[in-house]
Amino acid sequence: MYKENNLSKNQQIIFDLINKSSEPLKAYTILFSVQKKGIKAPPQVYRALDKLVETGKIHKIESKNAFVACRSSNCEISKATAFSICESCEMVDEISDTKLSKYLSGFNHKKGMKFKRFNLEFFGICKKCKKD
Amino acid sequence: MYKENNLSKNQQIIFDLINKSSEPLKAYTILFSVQKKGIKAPPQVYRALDKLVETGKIHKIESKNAFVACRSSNCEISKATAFSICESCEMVDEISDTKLSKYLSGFNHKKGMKFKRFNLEFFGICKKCKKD
DNA sequence: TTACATAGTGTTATATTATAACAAATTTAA
DNA sequence: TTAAATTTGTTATAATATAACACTATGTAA
Repeated sequence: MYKENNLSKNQQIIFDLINKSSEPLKAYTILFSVQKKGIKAPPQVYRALDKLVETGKIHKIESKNAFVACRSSNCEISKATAFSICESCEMVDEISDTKLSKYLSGFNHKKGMKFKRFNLEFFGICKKCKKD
Repeated sequence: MYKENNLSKNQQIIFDLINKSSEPLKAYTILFSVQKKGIKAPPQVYRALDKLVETGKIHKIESKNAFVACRSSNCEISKATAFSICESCEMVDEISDTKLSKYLSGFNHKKGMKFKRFNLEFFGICKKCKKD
């Protein structure tokens, strides 16, 4: 059963929910939504979320404690993530910009630390909200 | 009393603690540390933290829910922050790199959103930990 | 095929992080 | 000097996340 698409039952249920969503979902919102499917307790949700993050299927928006599906096809493992976040409507968009990604992946710390991962969150007001 | 340095009593106590610390401090660690100084409840800590973040005296490390003092002299308001984080020893260093800062401040989203703030967190193993 | 390791599930309880709401005191500015 | 804004103190509770344990399903290799 697992092999078909390499997600387990709970992982698939939770991934589908996040993937369909147009906005970041919080763990307890997810929990509430999947209770009819038999997922009843926080650890079941958090374990699935951890695995999905680990495999790059979803990303955590740290400033919001919420999760979005990965929209960047070449992002099997989340080692270079960037998002734009609207402070008015809360919309979150994954940024797939090769130049930005290359620039940051190649960034060298003055103190000699070698980075293997980064997460970048931009904040502003989105086009839609600006009109209103 | 407030005017001298524009921090209130609680804000000053909590800023001093964070400023002296060599590592990021969590809200409840702070609460425990300042109880002898009469700060007894979470809201007192969180209110001071909020204000200190707002004025750029400290920064929140989102991936750790912890706070560090601002080390970047020209950073009155935290609108462009970058940190390097060691995944082994948990050390956090603020990155003050003019080029990086300019590059990101000038970054334009394809979808036309104008950014007024960003936060970047790099992860890796620091020099010290690599030796061990 | 058995048996062993690895990954996933279900469950209860609890730890950790953060805010709501209200009354009182202090500071600032008109 | 009085009114507005900010800060404080306090109790209670909301929201986010993990520990620990018993059990089941799956993949692997003898």
